[in-house]
Parts: sequence; structure tokens; C-alpha cells
Amino acid sequence: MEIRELAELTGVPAKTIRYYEEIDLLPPPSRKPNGYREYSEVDVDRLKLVAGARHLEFTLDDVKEILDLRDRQIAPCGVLLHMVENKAQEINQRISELKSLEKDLKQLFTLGRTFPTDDVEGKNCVCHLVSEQAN
Amino acid sequence: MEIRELAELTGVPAKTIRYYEEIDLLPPPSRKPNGYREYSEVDVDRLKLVAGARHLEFTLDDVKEILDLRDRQIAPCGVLLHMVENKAQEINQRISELKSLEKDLKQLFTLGRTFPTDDVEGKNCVCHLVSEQAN
DNA sequence: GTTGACACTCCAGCTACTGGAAGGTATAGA
DNA sequence: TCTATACCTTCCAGTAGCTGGAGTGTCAAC
Repeated sequence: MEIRELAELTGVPAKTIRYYEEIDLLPPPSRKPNGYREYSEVDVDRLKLVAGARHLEFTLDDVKEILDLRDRQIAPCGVLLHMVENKAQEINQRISELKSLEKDLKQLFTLGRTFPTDDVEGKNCVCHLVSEQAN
Repeated sequence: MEIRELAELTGVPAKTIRYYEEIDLLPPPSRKPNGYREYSEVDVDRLKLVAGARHLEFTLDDVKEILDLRDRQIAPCGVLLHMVENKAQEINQRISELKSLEKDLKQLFTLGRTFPTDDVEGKNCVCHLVSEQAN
């Protein structure tokens, strides 16, 4: 199949597929006589793993690690399971951060709404509240 | 004051301060005879606003917009308040995404743990589960 | 005179693509 | 046969927000 079909089967844009090839995430495929890339089911499987991992917000380095193991005939499941656990942890952490951020923003909004909107430099200015966030 | 002091007062690394200057977020400061940058309280205020906004995860473009208004003597509070509201909304959205992601990861972990760790290509492989995430 | 901690500029690299230019190829229709 | 279109190809540049490092200059203390 050509690159467009691989793109459709995996949901990964053709442009991105070429990029993945460039950074050695995907092996250079064989070429048709006209120079077009030609892919097989094996490529579909590989790219689906990449797409799935990206959907889970793994980095391309993570993905590379998994694929490297697989390429060397080592079952990557153990490592991957570990990565999944770590990623869940990481996401959890980020959720906490964002929740705290959301709280700050809402507080800022509530307080800021009580201020006049034409005070450029005074303390009763949303800008001033924002400046204080840095601490 | 020199750049190091400004950095300490605002928590923004000197390197970043120079970068902000380069992208016209901060005006080029006056220079001492030896060529060192020299800052005043006004610069501290300005950079604190930037730092606060960055802490709230506003983009530098957002910050630029606010500073531009202020520089043209227009009170940016109204615009900023609006931005705060939008950002809260955006963060909220992202929290939802991450929560769903966390759920997927935890499910994957639970299920993956029941699999043998030496199955490279079969269906009982974490890799296979990850591949299916793309849908 | 030398050491150490600063300062300066400039260039490169990070992540994960994405857009666009300039050109080649395949197919369908007038 | 010409042409329109929808692909394909390569290569270069840009995005966001810094950060690291090289190479050099300055200043104060010992």
C-alpha cells in the first residue's frame, strides 16, 4: 500500500509518517518503481503501536525504546507496563498542578471582577494580582 | 541593578531575561559603562507581571498582548480578566483529557499485569493493548 | 598576577511535528 | 493530446519557550 492508505489505517498523517521514518522510528520502506513508498501489514502494526503510545502521551523517545526492544526480539511488555505505571503517575501529578492552577485562576477572576477596569497601575488591578502569582 | 539581582527578585533566570529582551517582551535596558545591563524598579514590576502570567501558564503571546496595551496607556485589566476566564476554561478542558487518559492508563496497567511478560506479538501483550488505544 | 564569579554575544538544540515550495507521477475527461 | 486533479517526492523553515555551551570580557579579592 502507499503512504496515504497507511495514513488512513492508522490515523497518522502522511507527513508525520515521513517524519517518523526520518528519525528512525520507522524503517525506510521499500519503494515502487516510481519512487513511491510501499508499506505492508507489518508497517501498519508498528505504526499503530506508535499511534497508540502517542495517544497515551508517551514521548517519541519512550516509543523508540519499546520498538528497539521489539526489534531486538526482546519482549517489551515488562518495560512497557512499567512505563504505563510511571505515565499514570506523571499524569496524576499534572492533574494536581492543573487543579491548583484552575483554583488560582477562578479566584483571580472572582476578585478581579470587583475591580474597576480603568486602573492601570494601582493595587486594584488584575495585573497586580497576576504579578503576585509568581511567588 | 544588574541582571542577577533582577533575576533574584523575580525568580526568572538571567538567561531567560535576555531571551525576553530579544523577543521584545522587555525593552532593551540602559547599559553601564562596562556594557552590563542596568535595571530599575519599573523593570522589576514588568518582569513580575510576566513571571506571574507564565506561572498561570499564559503564553508569551498573551503576555505580549497585555504588555502592549499597558505600554499604550490602555488599562489591560478588562482584556486580562477575559484571558483569565478563558484560561480557566482551557485548563478545565485539559484536566478532563488527562483524567480520561489516567483512566485508560490504569486500566491498561491492571489488564497488562495479568499477561505473561514474554509474549512479543500475540494478543496477550501490553503492546497490543497500546496499539488499540489509537482508535 | 591569578582565581572565581559574574557579565557579554552568538549559535545550536530540545519536542513533535507542520507548512510550503518546487518538482515528478498517475488517472480521468475534453 | 492537452489539461486538471490528486496524489507522490525532497528539502527547508518555522512553531514555543527556553536552555546549554563556547568564547570572551570585567571586576573584586587574595
